[in-house]
Amino acid sequence: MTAGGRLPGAPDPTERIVLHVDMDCFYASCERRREPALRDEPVVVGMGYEAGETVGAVATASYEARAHGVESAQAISTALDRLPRRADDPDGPSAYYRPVDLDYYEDVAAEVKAILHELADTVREVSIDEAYLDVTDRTAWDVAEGFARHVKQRIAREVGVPASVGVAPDMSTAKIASDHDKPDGLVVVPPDEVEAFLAPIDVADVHGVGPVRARELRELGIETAGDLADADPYELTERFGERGRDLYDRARGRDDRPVEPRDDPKSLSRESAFDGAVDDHARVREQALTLADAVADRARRKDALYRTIGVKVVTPPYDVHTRARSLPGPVDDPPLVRDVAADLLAEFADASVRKVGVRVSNLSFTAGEQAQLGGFDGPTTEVATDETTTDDDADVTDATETGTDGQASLGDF
DNA sequence: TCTGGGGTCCTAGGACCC
DNA sequence: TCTGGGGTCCTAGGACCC
Repeated sequence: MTAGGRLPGAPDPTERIVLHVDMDCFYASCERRREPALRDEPVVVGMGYEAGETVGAVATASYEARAHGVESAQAISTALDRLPRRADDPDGPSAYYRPVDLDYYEDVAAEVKAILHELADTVREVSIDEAYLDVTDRTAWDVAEGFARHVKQRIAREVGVPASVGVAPDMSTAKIASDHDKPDGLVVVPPDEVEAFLAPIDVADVHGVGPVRARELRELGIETAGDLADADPYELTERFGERGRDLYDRARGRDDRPVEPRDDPKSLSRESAFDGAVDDHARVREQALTLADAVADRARRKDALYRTIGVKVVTPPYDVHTRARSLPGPVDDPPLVRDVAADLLAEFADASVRKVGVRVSNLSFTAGEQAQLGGFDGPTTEVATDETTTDDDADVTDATETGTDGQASLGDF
């Protein structure tokens, strides 16, 4: 890792060229792709929203809609107050409302990702609409802007959706760069400009700084990434733990995380909110069982075994409670997910519940013996797992006593 | 913001082991 | 029979991200 033998002026061999690609208001762009009449019009995509209704929340708003105060996570009813449906108010400012169609967006995203994988050896897909590319071997700093423009143009031409791109020597700075000139942005920050680029950035825009840390940092008089870079790293570590050190490093453009493909998921979950708080435990339980089935089904489709089953309960005003139970070994056992979820939920029988969730974690993807136990034949497995589930209730309680080697013997189940 | 859904990582305390 | 240090696993909560 030493740069000792390097000639003056020669590029640092450890200096990477990292590109961050961030699709602009992706869901709305997808809707425009298949419905070109929406181009240049305010578009609001709502989740939990059905055409003509007022329930649900804003998943994505186009920039035209944002200009009227419509924001992500906003209630649809609030969005409608600020920007009525086009059909309801053809004269004043108005927007087109569409329900989320994730299957379609995933198809579009796959087209984008295919291009990215052509353009880089290493791609980290962060989410449906965002990815990091390590393009050190594909370009050079003096032509990086042209390379980034090429990425944008290929996506626009071949897929028909806009993207913002940031280029920098590290992931954190690349991310801030892609955000810096949205939408349709292109910002290149070469190594010798990182410090000057980051200095005026609002501290809240540093990756890893949310509302809580932003407030705490401001209390310390740290308003910008530059302030953060000038702060005492030991004080930051004391105050924020290991994350404090990370933030300090990122503010200085010293983010050494390599661009790597993502690992297998660590957990799978489903949750849903009630329309208001619910006191009827039977109803909460029913909802949890539905979610348990959905989670178990998802795990099976992904060939994932789980060793921990948990629930999440949100009570007013917004208190989040989680309970989890680990099993002696990894399983694929939908009825067990139901049983454990219901059991863990019993503790909240008297609670008022706004939201309930079910989660499986401690996943393994070995595609091994256990998967086949439950993966083959619907009816057969139902019977097989059902009968084991009954005496599992006892087993599960002393689960922690028995298995530590992780190899669940089939006999245990 | 009276808060949607699906994730990740870190921390802290307790149980347990040697 | 009150007393050390090191390590792992588990659970619960919190902050954050998209």
